[in-house]
Amino acid sequence: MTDVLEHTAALEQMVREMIDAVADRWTMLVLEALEEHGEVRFTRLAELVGGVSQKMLTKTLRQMERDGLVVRTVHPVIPPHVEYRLTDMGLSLSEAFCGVWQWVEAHQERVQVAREEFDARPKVMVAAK
Amino acid sequence: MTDVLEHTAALEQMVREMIDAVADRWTMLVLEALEEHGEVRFTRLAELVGGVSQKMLTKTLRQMERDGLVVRTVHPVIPPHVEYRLTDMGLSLSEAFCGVWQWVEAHQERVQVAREEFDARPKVMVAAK
DNA sequence: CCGTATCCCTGGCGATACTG
DNA sequence: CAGTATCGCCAGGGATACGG
Repeated sequence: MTDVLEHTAALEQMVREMIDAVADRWTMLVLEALEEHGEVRFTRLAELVGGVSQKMLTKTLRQMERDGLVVRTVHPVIPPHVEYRLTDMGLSLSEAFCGVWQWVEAHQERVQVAREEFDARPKVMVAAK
Repeated sequence: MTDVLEHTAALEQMVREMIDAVADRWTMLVLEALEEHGEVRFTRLAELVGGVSQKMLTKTLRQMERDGLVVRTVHPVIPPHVEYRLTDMGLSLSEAFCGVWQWVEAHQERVQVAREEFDARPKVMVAAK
């Protein structure tokens, strides 16, 4: 019973970690780019993602590699040639995110409307009457 | 044609915004908590989410309200009584995230293994013969 | 109880320069 | 080309105190 509690606590902990790792902005975009383009080189990936600094792209890719989401293949030539691709696990995560991407596409207009309505709302001003 | 290009650019822009808003750590956890518990008061929500500061919870809820994901109901009594619940749109987003949650649960162990293997990997040390 | 306002500080991130 | 290393900023977010 304590085991069960500890297990769920550990799971909860792990879930938090995974959320932080995986719901990261750059991670999602890299996942998307790699799913769409297959095996891609570093610089090309930076173009595909767009607006990412070298530093953040490197950091993101290292983390994803560590988590088993991408494989990094180094061809020891000059100039260096490094390719990234999704693992099966990375691919499955990208598919899991598919629903979120679809949601965003399907609802972006409604969200925009909701924002405008919210911003146009009177600032409470309860004093009335 | 220019229209199409501009539209996709605007969409791309919106998608980035939505990703930033929606893939946020606290947003995901609030979404989860509200889906599971229905209509919930502020303090109770803080407990359910766990580890969130008042400031961040307020900020997250305001953003979600602005985006049309939650409705905020104020009962003007003393002491104040404020309840939050998902809108239909919020509920549909939470369902879209369902796949991600399932992925995390299903793969957390494999990720942990991947991390251990990665961390145990020799730090290149290419010099070896 | 449910916030808003203020202080404060860490660390995320970009920019730049350098290496294999 | 694909990184690592270093510097420096400033915004995110915690802690605290106060208000309706």
